[in-house]
Amino acid sequence: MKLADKYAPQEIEQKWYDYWMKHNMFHSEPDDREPYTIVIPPPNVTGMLHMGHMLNNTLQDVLIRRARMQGKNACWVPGTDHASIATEAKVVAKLKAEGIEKSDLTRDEFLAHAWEWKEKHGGIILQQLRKLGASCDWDRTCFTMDEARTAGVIKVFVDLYNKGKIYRGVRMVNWDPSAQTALSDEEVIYKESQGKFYYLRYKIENSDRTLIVATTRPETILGDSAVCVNPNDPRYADLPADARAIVPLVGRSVPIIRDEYVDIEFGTGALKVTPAHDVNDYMLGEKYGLETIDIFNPDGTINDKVGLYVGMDRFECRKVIEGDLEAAGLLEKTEPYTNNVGYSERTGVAIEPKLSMQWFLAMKELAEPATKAVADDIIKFVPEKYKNTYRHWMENIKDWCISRQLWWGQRIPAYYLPKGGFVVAETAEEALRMAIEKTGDSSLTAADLRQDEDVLDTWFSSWLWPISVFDGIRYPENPEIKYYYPTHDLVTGPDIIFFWIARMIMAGYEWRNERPFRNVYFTGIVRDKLGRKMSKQLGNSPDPLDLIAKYGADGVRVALMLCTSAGNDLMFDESLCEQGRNFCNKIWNAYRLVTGWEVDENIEQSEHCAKAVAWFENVYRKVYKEVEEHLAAYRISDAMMALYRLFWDDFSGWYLEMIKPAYGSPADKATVEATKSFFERLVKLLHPFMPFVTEELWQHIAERKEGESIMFDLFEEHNAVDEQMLAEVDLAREVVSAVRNIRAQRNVPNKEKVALEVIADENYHPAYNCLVEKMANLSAITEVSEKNPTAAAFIVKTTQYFVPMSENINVEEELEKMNKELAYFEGFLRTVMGKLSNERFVANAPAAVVENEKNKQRDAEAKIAALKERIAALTK
RNA sequence: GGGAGUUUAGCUCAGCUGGUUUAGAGCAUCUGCCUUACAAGCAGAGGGUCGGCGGUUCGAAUCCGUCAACUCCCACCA
Repeated sequence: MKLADKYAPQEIEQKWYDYWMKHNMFHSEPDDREPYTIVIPPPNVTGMLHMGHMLNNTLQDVLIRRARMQGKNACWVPGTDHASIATEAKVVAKLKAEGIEKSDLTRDEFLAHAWEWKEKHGGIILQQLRKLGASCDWDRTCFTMDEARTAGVIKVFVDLYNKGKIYRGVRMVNWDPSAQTALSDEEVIYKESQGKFYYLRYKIENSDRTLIVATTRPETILGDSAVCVNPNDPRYADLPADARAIVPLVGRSVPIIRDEYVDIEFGTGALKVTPAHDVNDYMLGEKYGLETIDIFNPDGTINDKVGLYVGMDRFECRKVIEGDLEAAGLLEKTEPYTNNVGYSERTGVAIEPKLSMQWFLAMKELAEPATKAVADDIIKFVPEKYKNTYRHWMENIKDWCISRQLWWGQRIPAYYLPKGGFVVAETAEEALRMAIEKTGDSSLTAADLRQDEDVLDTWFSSWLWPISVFDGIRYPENPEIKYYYPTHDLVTGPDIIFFWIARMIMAGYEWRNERPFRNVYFTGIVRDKLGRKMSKQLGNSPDPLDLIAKYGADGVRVALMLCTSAGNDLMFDESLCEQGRNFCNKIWNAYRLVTGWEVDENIEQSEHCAKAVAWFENVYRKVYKEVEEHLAAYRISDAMMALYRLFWDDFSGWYLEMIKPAYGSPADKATVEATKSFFERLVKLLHPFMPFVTEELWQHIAERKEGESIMFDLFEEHNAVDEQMLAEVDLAREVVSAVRNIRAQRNVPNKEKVALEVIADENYHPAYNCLVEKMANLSAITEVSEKNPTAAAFIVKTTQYFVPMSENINVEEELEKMNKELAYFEGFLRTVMGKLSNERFVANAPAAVVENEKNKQRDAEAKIAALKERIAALTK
């Protein structure tokens, strides 16, 4: 059959993906093979595929396909995350655009809209992953808010509550005024921001004195309930113990308290205390029993507590209050000031510290086994540097605020009783039963109970993911969880080490008493070639689907695999995709060559073909082993590069050229069979990286039955490598390169045969002369005993070679080259001799090292002698 | 403020516990080739005082110290 001379990925990719799906080849069921499991880091259900996903999922696919070809029962579970805040924000925005306010809707109405949105946009990203070739078990697709996962979350909440680990209380939390919900500490991103430092005058009651207080947030004076100075500050030492200050504009009289918390050096040494709106002030408030005056509405506008600026937005208020303070002569001065402000990870607005009633999960005990698991490498981090980050966070872990004032998510299963108190239960029926038992009031009905309005943090469902995808929360003894858990490799970014990885580990030990995965491979961030993070705003992020359309999925995968290294950011450049595409094309064309040969069963295999086959067999074995070592150590790009060079240089550049029959001549059967076998073994090694082109060619290379796939063609065992042969052929290859170099320098056409003379020595291996003759296009290799003074000469290791030239050689150029080479080797010899003449080196260095240096000396001396003779001959 | 990491050819990176390394790869560059698989190709070549300084050692890109630049994480003195 005739194959196109350029690889056209589009239809081939669709064809094979459909084929894999049709035969349900990605699906896994428990059996007696060893399992190999990966759970996907679930992307946001309404998300779109970006380069980070491409990298992450290509890595997972490489690992899962490799495991499958190692004969393991490979199972890659896909799914999506309901992404509580992000999705709710999108739905709210969409409704707003339609003129509907969230506040106009009931909870059920809103959720109906949200589910509709999810059905419409949800899971697009999973469809996109198919274009990449991801071999996920789609039958197992999960959603963090589907029935099974939700039931698991509720069960876990009740379990933790019953264990006394979940509590409810009023605490200072990170409040997102846009989403109007509390956030966990991890969802707050601190950024430097330009602001002002305002120096405010507080009059001291019953005195002419004023106190200057510096603040970045003048609007919070509305909530001031004290001023605090350091007791050791001489500037305030004379103030009476019961001195009070008047809050500017507000006119409230507040105590001046003394606490060493205040830094004497900072600002004016006087601090305004606003317990409702600052974490540290809250602490002071608790300590001194100060009044807590919350001045904000949930949306960040000023409430009517004080009666000033009512309804005004917090930032607007800051501006207005500055003017008012100024006008009242209460503003001493302002200075430009850069400070760190927390922003909501999801909505991007500045976080407001706010006191509110929330649900918390006590983390300390949960953290213990999880901390140990990573410290002891029971769970391995790749690269290891993240162990530190993890340990530090775990050792300083704080309780997790798990409630969110949102609707899209799992509703907290706490039910309030009509006369106070609450019960926690998996179902409303159970809650009612418990309520009756608790109150002794058997007249209670379901309608009397009020379920908590809040939902749970999204991560409260994703932390169960490795268990919940196998329904192991609800049914801990089910055969699937027992077979697939723990999973093997987790591939994810270091940015969610606390959000997700740490919590999954805790959940794993809490509910399975077992690690959730054995290894965590951390990807880096995909940056553009200027090192900037790819983002929509910058417009520097290519659309992965466009790249796939342009270069083919295999090409893009190769591009990503070439530049990834664990834990390091990668500088992605579209030109890498070209390289990937070119590699696909190279493989494709190599196949065209091999398949195009006419086979003559009557020809004997030539010596050079037999030698080439034997040689490449060893090259293959060696590189196969190296690739395995790279992959086992998660050096994915090294493995990719080793395969790239194996195929491009050794196989295409050397082996195929060695055995290529002369134009129009047939090839012998043995060589063609061997070559096809090599080809098949090569595409198998490449398959995890480049699934499509390798499947296509694997299907061509031999008769395959419907339902067969390269995916299940198992890797071979490793075989011994003849290093001696490889070394000898390497010398032969150097001879070839040297002859080609002479051709290039002297413009001797490749077609024109040249002769080669050699002075035989121990580094000359005539066994491979047949290969040298073919590759260098030589008429013959002749052993001589005398140097040929008029020939172009070169030295490989210690062996001298001569290429007799019809024209006179350029003596000047030749000498210059020889002298340069001589200088190099003389310098080299000097460093070697420096070592060898050093008694302490000879005495202290290991024998092998000394022996090695002696070898270097011998070779260098032989080379120098040869060069000198050559130079002498030329200058004669 | 605390911690981690990075710094090797024009670019992206190898170089694992110091010794065939007066340093390798891929890409890019330059030169010559439309050679009958592939110009998305072939052959050849050039290119680095391994961030600076100091130390340990017989020997340092590799270990230690220090300085510099960049990146990230944690904390959050208003």
